Amino acid sequence: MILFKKYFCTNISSMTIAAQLKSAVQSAFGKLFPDADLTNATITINQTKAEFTGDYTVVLFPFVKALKMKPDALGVTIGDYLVANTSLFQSYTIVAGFLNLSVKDSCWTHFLLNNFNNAHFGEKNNTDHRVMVEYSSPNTNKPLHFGHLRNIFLGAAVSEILKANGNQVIKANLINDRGIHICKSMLAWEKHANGATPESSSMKGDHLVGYYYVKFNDMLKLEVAELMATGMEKDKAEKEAPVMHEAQEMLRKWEAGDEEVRGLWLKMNGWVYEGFDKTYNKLGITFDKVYHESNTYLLGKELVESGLQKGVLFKKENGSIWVDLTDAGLDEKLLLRGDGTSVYITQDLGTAKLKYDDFHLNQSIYVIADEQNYHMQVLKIILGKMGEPCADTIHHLSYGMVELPSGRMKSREGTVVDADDMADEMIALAKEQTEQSGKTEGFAPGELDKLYETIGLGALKFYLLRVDPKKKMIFDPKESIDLHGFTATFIQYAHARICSILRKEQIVYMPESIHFQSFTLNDAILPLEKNMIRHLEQYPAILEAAAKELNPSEICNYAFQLAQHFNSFYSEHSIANAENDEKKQLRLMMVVMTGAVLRHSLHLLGIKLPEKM
RNA sequence: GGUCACAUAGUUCAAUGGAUAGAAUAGAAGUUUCCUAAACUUUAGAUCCAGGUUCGAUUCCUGGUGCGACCA
Repeated sequence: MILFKKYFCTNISSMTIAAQLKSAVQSAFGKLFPDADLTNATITINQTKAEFTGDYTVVLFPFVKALKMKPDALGVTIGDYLVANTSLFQSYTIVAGFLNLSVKDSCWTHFLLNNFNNAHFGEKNNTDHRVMVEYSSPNTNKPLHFGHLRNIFLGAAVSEILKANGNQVIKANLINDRGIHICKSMLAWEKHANGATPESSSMKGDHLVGYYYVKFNDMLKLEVAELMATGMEKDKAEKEAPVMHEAQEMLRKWEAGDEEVRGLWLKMNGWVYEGFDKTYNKLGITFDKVYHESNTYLLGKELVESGLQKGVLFKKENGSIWVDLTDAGLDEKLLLRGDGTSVYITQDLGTAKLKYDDFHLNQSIYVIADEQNYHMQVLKIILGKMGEPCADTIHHLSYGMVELPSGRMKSREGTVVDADDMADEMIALAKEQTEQSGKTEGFAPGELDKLYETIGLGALKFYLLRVDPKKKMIFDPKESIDLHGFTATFIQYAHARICSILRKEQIVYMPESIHFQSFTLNDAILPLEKNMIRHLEQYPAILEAAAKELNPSEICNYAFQLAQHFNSFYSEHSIANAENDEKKQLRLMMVVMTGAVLRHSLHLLGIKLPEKM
């Protein structure tokens, strides 16, 4: 068994090499050209393209004009300075205005020795910055669908990414448990279910309630057709249909606290929550705080009243209350109807204030689809007008909707992809592929089921997180989700190989006992080794960028590329039978750290990594 | 009608204003006496159109086309 030693090196800072390079270039300019005005020139550091020699590249063009030097001459000046005045670089080349710097091998080995067994590599120290991330936010009239999954995985991943960057994160769910749509499923259940329960029908509670929501729409469709046959316009028929009146009556009773309606509401919502909990559990999703709109929907009214007092809002002749947003380039927006009933945004005003007061938030992130961009913009502006401090904390994490090749998912057309079905299908696919490739040896039956879940749900989460949240994405159910290529499976497989190597070398992850010993490598670091180490070195920067942009897809890209580098390296070089002991130790460190970073990054995405697959 | 997004290989996605626009998948051709071939290697294939700013534009600006969302 090989003992890893930790090298203690005081003159290598904890900054990444790219960051050290940047500040070194900055001071180089200061020393070499003290009189030049470089305020308009920014220093750009890139990883050197594979076809050129070097590790990191300084772009010289931005300084050429201000310094009145040719790019090549400037490159020599800066390059010489950096080699002479830092301990980072062994050489440089200049190609067409780009200064390509080669980092010393000793820097890479120092980096590995200092970090390879750090399970928290890339994380930042905790601060008291308090961030709430609201996600999922379902209605209790139907089960979760594929679109919700993007929302849920995004919210959970963003929460973890923010935590890793030192934020205090409160994961929140706001359940829309009241309103006319909830009454619709209640009404249909009352009329057609004959008292059916999840137990009696063997249906998951949310699915049962969702079934009656669809049923309501069927009833409505029939009645509308009848009314239209008498010559009524479609729009009017939809308002005048008897079931619609009944649903509205039910809502009035609910608001009046009618015992019977409230009882049915409690019963059916209870079924839905049981169903949601099963789904959340399976997906590994948790919340620190759950808000219910039935508790918060009245809060907004008080805010609106006080806004009226302050003169921020105005009342129309029919008694309705509005806000004038024309100065913000928008129009007037209704906040309270003439009959005193609230609209969507009224409750959101109240909830925003409640969240802020509950947790003294520095930031309040809403994970909501981009169809609500306008709504969220308005919400923030109104709170600002009212002088509510929570206004400044609100940030809408707007994501594109998941569409089918045929367009939007529509419940009326039955094209909605159900979340539970999707998860089950992915797990079944994982099972099928595992069995097909004959990789079921050496597992207990229970272990195999866990493995299928890890692979299937991992694939699902990765698939939804790998795209930039801002962009809408297209999902083709017919093609289903692949387990090859840019997938969680690819990364899981690389990790399983790493575990296998370490098992054979009898190495336990993350030994607690740390010794100090210098490490010298006589052989040069090979290109495929370099690719891995350099990529590992960039993890902290990626983690920071993902938090700044609230963009988990950056983590997906990073982890996939790391696994790619590992696989290429693995097929070309042996770890167990390395050329000599030093190489073996170097490669084991690389492999241990790669495993750790893969686990860390996929943990942020809520994806598990099997040790065998 | 108004506002806002988006448009990149056959397909799904990348690319703080920087080098010959990267991956994956589908296509073509290879790799297993050796740490897991769910892998690796090679190959072919794309910036919606027209202007502008810039040493340099997929990226920024203007106009157009297309698709979508929201608002009335």
